[in-house]
Amino acid sequence: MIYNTEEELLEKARAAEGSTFGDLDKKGRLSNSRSKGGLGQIIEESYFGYKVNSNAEPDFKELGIELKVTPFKKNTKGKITAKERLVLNIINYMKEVDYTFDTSSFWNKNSKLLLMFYQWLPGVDRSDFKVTKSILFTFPESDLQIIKKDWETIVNKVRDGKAHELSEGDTNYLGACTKGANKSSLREQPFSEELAMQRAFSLKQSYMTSLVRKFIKNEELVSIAKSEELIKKSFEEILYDRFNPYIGLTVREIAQKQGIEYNQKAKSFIPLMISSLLGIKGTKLNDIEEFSKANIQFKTIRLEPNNRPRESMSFKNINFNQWFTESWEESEIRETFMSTKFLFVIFKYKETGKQNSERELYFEGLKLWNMPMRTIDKEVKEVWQETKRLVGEEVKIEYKKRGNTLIETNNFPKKDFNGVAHIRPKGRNGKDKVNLPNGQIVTKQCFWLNNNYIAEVLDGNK
DNA sequence: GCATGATCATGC
DNA sequence: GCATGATCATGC
Repeated sequence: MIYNTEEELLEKARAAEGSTFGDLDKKGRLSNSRSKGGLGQIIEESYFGYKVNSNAEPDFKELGIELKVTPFKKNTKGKITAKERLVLNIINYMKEVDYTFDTSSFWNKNSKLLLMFYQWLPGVDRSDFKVTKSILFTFPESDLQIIKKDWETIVNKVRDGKAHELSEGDTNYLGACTKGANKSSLREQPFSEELAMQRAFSLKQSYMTSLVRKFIKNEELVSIAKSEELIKKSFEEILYDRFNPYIGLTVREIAQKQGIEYNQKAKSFIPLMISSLLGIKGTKLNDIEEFSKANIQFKTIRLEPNNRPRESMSFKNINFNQWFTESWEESEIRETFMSTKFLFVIFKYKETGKQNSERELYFEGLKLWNMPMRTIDKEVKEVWQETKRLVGEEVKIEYKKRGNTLIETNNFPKKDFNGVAHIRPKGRNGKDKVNLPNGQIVTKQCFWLNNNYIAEVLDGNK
């Protein structure tokens, strides 16, 4: 079947809305458990009737349209999110470096996408998943500007002979995700002897989430940069430009200039300050288009006069059962550091020896950062691995007197373990306990990035 | 001075 | 009620 116009193709795709994959699978691929193929292949072969291929051209090449079948799900709060990143074409490191964005393999194949969204449900047989929505998607101009920069970031890294150091967190919307069963999926690269993991261009999960929310729930985000501005500057430059005039001021002064109430204890102050300086006062940071699509999470850093944070940086509490059952490759912590870009909002105290509440806090600037792949797969993995080992075997828990209270000590990785991260308690009171896979009970624990490591990151060394 | 453990306060 | 960000307190 040849589709002569976009309308014809879209009509066919829309006719699938409401159908289950079982309904659409006329060749019985789903019922044959040995036939692996994804749901996308069933749609390609059985519904649109063309042979599955791995050509460089789009699936419907006369129309320049690439077909993608992609899942969404509901998160624990009941909101819909993309279930995964959208994996596009594999990057041929040897060839891609000779292209410009306009001649790139990414743009050649994926400039127009026919997206068919289906809802993934836990525990439900995949033949019962339903196609919810089919749309013809072209990139909005402002997204395209960011994606162009992303493509250049990826390709420049290959040009620098660093294909083996690529990481999804390097970029904003368009990522280079690993594609291949395991570490044996290695490929050659043009400017280094080192073999690199096979990777594919992909639209990040956070970007896909914005699409499902927009097209299925009609939810819109608030953007901070217009496409005309993005043609001249990168998103990062725009961000720094917005904040630079305030560097060196105290938070009190910034609050006054922006007409917002300064309350040291309010957890909402920093997000309010950020949205205010971005010109969209009061917008939740998760509703800022560029932050949400690129999965940018902010973290506050308070430096001491010696330019080192006194405190390490905490993340969410550890789910030990999850750590114990997951493999490293699929672990949540690895995924988090690979896919999250951090926006460090940096402040500094200029006095020492006083309580924080009595010290003036100065705005020092911003830093966008994502953890390098080598650190994720070495130091973070080491901490994860050692912790996993201990909670499976035995944690050495001791109770000691400190003043009048009994404190609980453990032998989880400490700050001197490898210089990057450590495990440390974080509870609300002495009763905040958690069960370990081995049956022991300990105070709730959290993953921390060492304050010294953060200081090195800020110095640009990591 | 710093590492480590404890716990407060806010906000959902 | 709980998770999280933030900060405090002790003792080596």
